[in-house]
Amino acid sequence: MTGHLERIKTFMEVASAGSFTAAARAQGSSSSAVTRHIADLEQTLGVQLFVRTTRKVSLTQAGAVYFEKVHPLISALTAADDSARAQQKALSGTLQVSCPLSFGTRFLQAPLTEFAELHPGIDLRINLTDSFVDIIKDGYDMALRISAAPADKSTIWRKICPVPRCLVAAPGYLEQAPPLTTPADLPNHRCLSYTNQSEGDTWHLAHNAEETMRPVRLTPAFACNNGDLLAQMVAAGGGIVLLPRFIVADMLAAGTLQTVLEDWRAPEIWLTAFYPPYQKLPLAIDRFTEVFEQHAGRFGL
Amino acid sequence: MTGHLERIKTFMEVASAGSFTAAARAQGSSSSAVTRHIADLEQTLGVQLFVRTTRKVSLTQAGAVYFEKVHPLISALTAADDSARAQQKALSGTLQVSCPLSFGTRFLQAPLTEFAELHPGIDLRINLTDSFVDIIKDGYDMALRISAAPADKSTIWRKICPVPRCLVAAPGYLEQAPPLTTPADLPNHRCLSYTNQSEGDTWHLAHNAEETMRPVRLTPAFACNNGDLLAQMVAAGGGIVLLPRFIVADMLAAGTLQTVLEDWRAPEIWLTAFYPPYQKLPLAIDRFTEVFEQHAGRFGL
DNA sequence: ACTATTATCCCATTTCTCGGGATAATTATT
DNA sequence: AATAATTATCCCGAGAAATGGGATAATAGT
Repeated sequence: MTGHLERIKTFMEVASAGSFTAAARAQGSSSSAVTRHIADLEQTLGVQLFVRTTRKVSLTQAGAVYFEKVHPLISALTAADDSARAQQKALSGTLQVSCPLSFGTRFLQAPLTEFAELHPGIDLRINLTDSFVDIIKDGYDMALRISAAPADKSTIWRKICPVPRCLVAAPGYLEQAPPLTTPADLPNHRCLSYTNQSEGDTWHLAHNAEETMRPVRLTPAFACNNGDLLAQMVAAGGGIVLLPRFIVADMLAAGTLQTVLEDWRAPEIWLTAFYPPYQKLPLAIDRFTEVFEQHAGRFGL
Repeated sequence: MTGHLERIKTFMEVASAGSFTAAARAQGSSSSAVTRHIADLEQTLGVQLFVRTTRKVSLTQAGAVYFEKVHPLISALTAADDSARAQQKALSGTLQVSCPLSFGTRFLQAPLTEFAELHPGIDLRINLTDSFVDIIKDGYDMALRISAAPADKSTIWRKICPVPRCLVAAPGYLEQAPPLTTPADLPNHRCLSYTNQSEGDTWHLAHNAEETMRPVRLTPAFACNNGDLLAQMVAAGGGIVLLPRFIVADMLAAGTLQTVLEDWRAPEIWLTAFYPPYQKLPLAIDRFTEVFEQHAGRFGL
C-alpha cells in the first residue's frame, strides 16, 4: 500500500494533537483524510491504534507502543533527508581523484595544498596511476588524464589545458644513429612508444607550416605506460620518444636529451578532467576543479 | 510528496541489486516505475543518488551516505510494524483494571492469582475505587462496576452476574424503631443511601409476587459511596440500608445485622465489565474477562 | 560491426487520494 | 431537560498520481 509514511505522520500528528480535527488542521488537510489515514494504518497493522468516540481520542496500548517506536525513526528519517539535501552543497566527505603518475608527482602538490587549506573538511584521496580507470565502478569523483580526445562516452569531461609534446633523443644516440631530418627517417630509428595512447605504433606528425597530419608507421622497439621510464630509457641512448615536454624538461635543460624534428608537431593532446556522469556536479568537485584550473595556468607546460 | 517510503525502498533495492531492472524484478514492478521512483527521490532530496549510464549504476557519495543512514531506519520501521501487528494477539504489556473497593477486597484475589499464573508476561495494574472512572481518558482496559444499567454510552459493557441486594438493619436499632412491615413504613426510618447510584434518595421496591417497582421516597439521613462504611454505620444502629448481600453477609451470619422486608426486592443490579470502545478487544483483555467470569460463578453472591 | 542489455521517455489506463457535505454520536450550555 | 456545538465517520464525485508497456538511445560484449 502506498503512502505508508504519510499515514504514520498523520498518526503521530493525531497522537500529539489528541484529536482528528486538530491533526487535520495542523497538517493542512481535511478530517476525512485523517480518518482514512488512521483507518488504513490500523488495517495494515491489524491493530487498533486509537480508542475513540466522537468526542474523545486516546491512544491504545498498541498505539502508544507504536508511537514510541516510530517517533524517533521518523525524526531520524527526516534528518537523513535533510542531510542528503545538504550533501549537494557539502564541502565535506571524501574526494577521490585519479591522476597520471608523472604529472601528479610534478604538479599536484601546490593545488592540493591550497585546496586542503580552503576546504579542510574534505578528505582528499589521490590515486596516482597511468592506467585508465573506470570512474563509475571505481568510484572516482574526478580523473585527470592526458589524452587526445575523450574516449569514454559515459563520462563528462572538461579540457584543462593543452600539453605540448616533443620528440626527444639523447645526444649520444643521435651521434651513432642514422640521419634524422624528416619523419620519413623515423622507421630507421628505435622509436619508443607510450601505450594507452592511440599512437601505439603509428605517430601522426605535421610540419609546422601545414595543417594535415601524416601517419608514420614505425617499428616497435619498446613500449611503456610511464613517461618517466621512457625518458630514462631514451636518455640512456635507447632511441627516440614522443613525450609531453614537462616530462623531459629537466633533461633537456641539463643536455641529457635534445629535441629532434623541432619543425614537426604531433596532434594536440590535453590535460583533461573526467567526471562521473552527474547531471550536476557536487559542489566539492566543482571547487576542486576550480582550484586546479587556477594552478594550471602556472604549470608552465 | 506521497509515497516517499516506497521510493526509499526502491532506492535501497537498486542500491543492493546494482541495477534498475534487477530491482524492478526483485520488487515485482516495472523498470519505468523504478526509474521514476529514483528520479522523484533525487528531485525531492535535490541530490543525485546514483551515477548511471545505460549499463552501469553506482551509488554517488551522497547516495552511499543516504543508504547507510536510511537502511537501519527502514529495518526498524518494518520491525515496529511487525511488532504492532503482534500486539493485537500479545499476552504482554500492562492491563489496567478498575474495580469497586468493597468488591475487590473480597473477590479479586483468586482470579488475579490465576490470571497472573496463566499469563506471567502481563503486568496487572489494579485500581480499587468506588468513583466512576473515565475509561478512555484514564486509560483503563477494563472497569468493573456494580450498576443497574450501563450509563456510559461511549464504552462497551458486558454483564458478568447479578448482584443480589437486601435491606438490613441492626437488631438493636429495630427494637427501638417504629414498626417496619411494608415499604410504606420506610419514611419513618433513618435510611442510609449509597451515592453514585440512581436511588439517591428514592428506593424502588417490588413485592416478590409482583413485577412493578414502586418508588419510595425517603428522608436522607446519611450517604456514602462505600458499602462497608455504610454497613458499619448500620451495624452501630444507624438505621436501614440497601446493600449488596456480599457486603453484609458476614454481619448477617454473625447476627450483627438482620434483614428486613425480606419479601420485597430492589431492582436487579449487575456486576458489569466496561471496556474502552474497541472494535475488537485485544486478546489480553479477553483472557482476563474469561478468567474473571469463570470465578464469578463461585463468588456465591 | 552486430547483438543484447539497459535506463529513460512517453502515453493511455487504472488506481488512489482528497475534500466537501451529510450523518450520528456525544459533550457543553442554557 | 432541551438545545446547540463539536466531533469522527461515511459517501461520493473530481482530480491527481502511479503504473506498465512500448519505443528510444546508449553501451558493453562478442
